[in-house]
Amino acid sequence: MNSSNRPFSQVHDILRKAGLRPTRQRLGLARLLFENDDRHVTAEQLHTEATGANLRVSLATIYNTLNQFTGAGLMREVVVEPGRSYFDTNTTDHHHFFHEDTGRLLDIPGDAISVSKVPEPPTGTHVERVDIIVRIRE
Amino acid sequence: MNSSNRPFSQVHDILRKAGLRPTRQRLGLARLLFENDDRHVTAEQLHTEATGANLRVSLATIYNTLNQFTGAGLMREVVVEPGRSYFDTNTTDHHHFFHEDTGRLLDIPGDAISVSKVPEPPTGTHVERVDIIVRIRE
DNA sequence: CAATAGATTAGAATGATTTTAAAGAAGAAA
DNA sequence: TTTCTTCTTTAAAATCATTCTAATCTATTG
Repeated sequence: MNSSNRPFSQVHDILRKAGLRPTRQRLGLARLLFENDDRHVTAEQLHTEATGANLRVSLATIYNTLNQFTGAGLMREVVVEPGRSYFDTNTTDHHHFFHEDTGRLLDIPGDAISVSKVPEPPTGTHVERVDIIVRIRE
Repeated sequence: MNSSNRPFSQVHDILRKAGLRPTRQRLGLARLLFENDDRHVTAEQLHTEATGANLRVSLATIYNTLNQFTGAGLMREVVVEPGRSYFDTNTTDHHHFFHEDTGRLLDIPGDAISVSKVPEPPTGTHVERVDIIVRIRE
């Protein structure tokens, strides 16, 4: 039993647990995303990267996959500027630096920043998540 | 000297100070935006509102104007979801509740929430602004 | 292997925003 | 006021990211 019989068993497992069929495209994208830690990508970036890694995937599939991964809790969407979506492989409690000149996103560990006095949400609502973006420039 | 000789002198003043010619469109939009306090609008919403108030303005002008007002520091852009921009007439230090079901934005007074331990930005950069979005649901 | 449910794709469609180029209005000068 | 110049507005086209469509393909199950 050589390695080709258990290809990329870790990401394979991740997909199985998320209830997603381990297709060639999803396996390839999952490897790019989850075999390195803490990545921030746009759909376009991931598409370029996949193409460069000899993985043939359409942009539509990149979008489908990023949305499925996000829906399954494997990634988080970070909204920093209108008209572009970033997806983050770090799903633990943390926040972001956003470099306004370069468009780059950097993690701020959860314990390196925190909110005090989170106000009561309006009646009938509950807090889903608190997002902090620290906008930086040169 | 009746009021028609000094039409809307307050917004007229705001525009003059911002270095923007007080055109009919800009005066009308400024009245809608600044004569009521703390407003959150999208371009489309403002366009509908202007039209309803008998102000003939194209959507392109709404976009131009919102961007000029923001550039002049009269408004702030708040990014809460990819693909839609909100503009906020409150430029003082404060943060937001974002109702994910309705898309509505609510102010959180600056002193009702605050960050502790803002981390050092990467070398060569400085903090431009800290945005906190408290995402709520029903 | 065959059937089927789900996935991928190219290309069209959508929606928000920006650009273009032409016509219109404001400020300055005479 | 008249003219000149500069800035604005506009409709329409263009752009950009993203989603949809409908046809083709593939993973899974029997």
